[in-house]
Amino acid sequence: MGTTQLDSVQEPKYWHLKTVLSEALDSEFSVGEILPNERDLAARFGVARATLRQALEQLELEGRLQRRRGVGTTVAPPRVGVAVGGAQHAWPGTAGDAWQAVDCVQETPSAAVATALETGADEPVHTVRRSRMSGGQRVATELLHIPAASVPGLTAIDAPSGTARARAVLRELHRMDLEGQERSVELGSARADDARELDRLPGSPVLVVTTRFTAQGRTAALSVATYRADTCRLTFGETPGVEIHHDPARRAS
Amino acid sequence: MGTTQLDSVQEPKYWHLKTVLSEALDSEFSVGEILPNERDLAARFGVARATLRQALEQLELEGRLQRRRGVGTTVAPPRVGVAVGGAQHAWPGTAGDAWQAVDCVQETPSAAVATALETGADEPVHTVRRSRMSGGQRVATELLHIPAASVPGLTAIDAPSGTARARAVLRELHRMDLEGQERSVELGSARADDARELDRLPGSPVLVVTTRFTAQGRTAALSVATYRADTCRLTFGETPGVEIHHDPARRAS
DNA sequence: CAGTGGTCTAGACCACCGT
DNA sequence: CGGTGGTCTAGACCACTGA
Repeated sequence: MGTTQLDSVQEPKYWHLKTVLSEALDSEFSVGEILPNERDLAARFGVARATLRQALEQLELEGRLQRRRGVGTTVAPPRVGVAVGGAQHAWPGTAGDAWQAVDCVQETPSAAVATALETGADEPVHTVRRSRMSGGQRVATELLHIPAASVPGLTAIDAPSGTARARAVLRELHRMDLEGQERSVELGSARADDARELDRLPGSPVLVVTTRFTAQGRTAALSVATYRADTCRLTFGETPGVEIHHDPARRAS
Repeated sequence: MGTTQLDSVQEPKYWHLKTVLSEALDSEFSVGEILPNERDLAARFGVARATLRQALEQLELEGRLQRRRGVGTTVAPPRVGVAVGGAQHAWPGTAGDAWQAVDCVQETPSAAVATALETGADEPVHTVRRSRMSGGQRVATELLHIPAASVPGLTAIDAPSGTARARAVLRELHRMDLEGQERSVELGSARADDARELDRLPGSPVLVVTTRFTAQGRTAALSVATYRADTCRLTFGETPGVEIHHDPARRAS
């Protein structure tokens, strides 16, 4: 007795812990500050380390914390809003579209890509790899699949490989008339290569943005972009976007 | 020597396990089928139950599995594409917008809502609660915050509370001229009430779609919609959307 | 090198579901 | 009621970082 609320409602420990930590982050820590290590924190709250970690994982998922092996746990800055271009009609690689071409390979598509591309499994596909920076940090990687039929003017001499090749492919793609694009967003977990590039561990939660570009009634290109879910807020439309995060400082004035 | 690849790269067990399970799901299981229980599976793979669970959690996050306490683990159907209306310009609650009003309360806004609404902390706000079904399943809940100034014609007599009240608020809102809307998507974890409504556990990963509606140069309404991240693929634009998921059957023909 | 977070184990108990 | 997934523990070892 004595507590303001009946506390036999069986709230899991890690959930309560998360709430307590969340409030502490609002009131007693500032962005970039490092927290005590997991063993100390667990001891301080009288729980096993695994239980504490469950709470930390949630907070990291919500973009409140950042953890790095060998370093420690720090308070994360608010999420960055990254524009994903809602209704804008432009080919990828148009001047100043925030993406940076990395390289390009020609390959036979995987089954999933071939299906989405509505092309035969035997038709070769150029795959351009790009990455996107924001606030000095890499926030997304992209695989841009372009069937050879979309870039008929491309010659092998243009550029054999590397970023020059990637730019040549994009330049050729721009010769087509873009008719429209469809876009979808879903939750995924980072593949090993994406994780490395995004400075995350494999399996980290990511937002996968899939865009299909159509021209001449066919699918001219397919973009699969992988954004860090912990640090990114995807915004649609031309504007920078709404900003509403967790609710700090609800303490009575 | 002997192996095609240097396998001392130290791949975590749960990661390898996830891959193995993923391939098994593609080849040996069909949608809706129930898997052996966690203790059996762990024993079969020679790992601790916690390790197996780490793999299952990932697969559930990716929408491949569905787990329910007291029941078991089943193979999930492919994610449903839910339209989030990319560039469409229409007020929430317009005929046939897939949402179903639940109830409505009038309250003083939280600090976060008041800020996003660009209104004083003292101005009352109507909060309409809605939910969205898809494929016979509830896939999203929404809190729609509408400052009293946006619905000046609303009378207390219209409907005191409940879904009738919610519809009255929406009807009044439609009298304004919608100028534009901004939208953003980010990863979150389900609050306790949302989780209950979405038939998930608290803290489950969700996609939070925040939309700001503007009219007469002000923010006329703010929608915060919470979608199940495991079962939903958000699509933008008028079309049903691209469908590209994991890459089954890459085994050599 | 010492300290951090990441992985893993082998148990235990609990909340929930259907029968 | 038995069986399921969810929570929790107290340890151990590993991979990585920075001094």
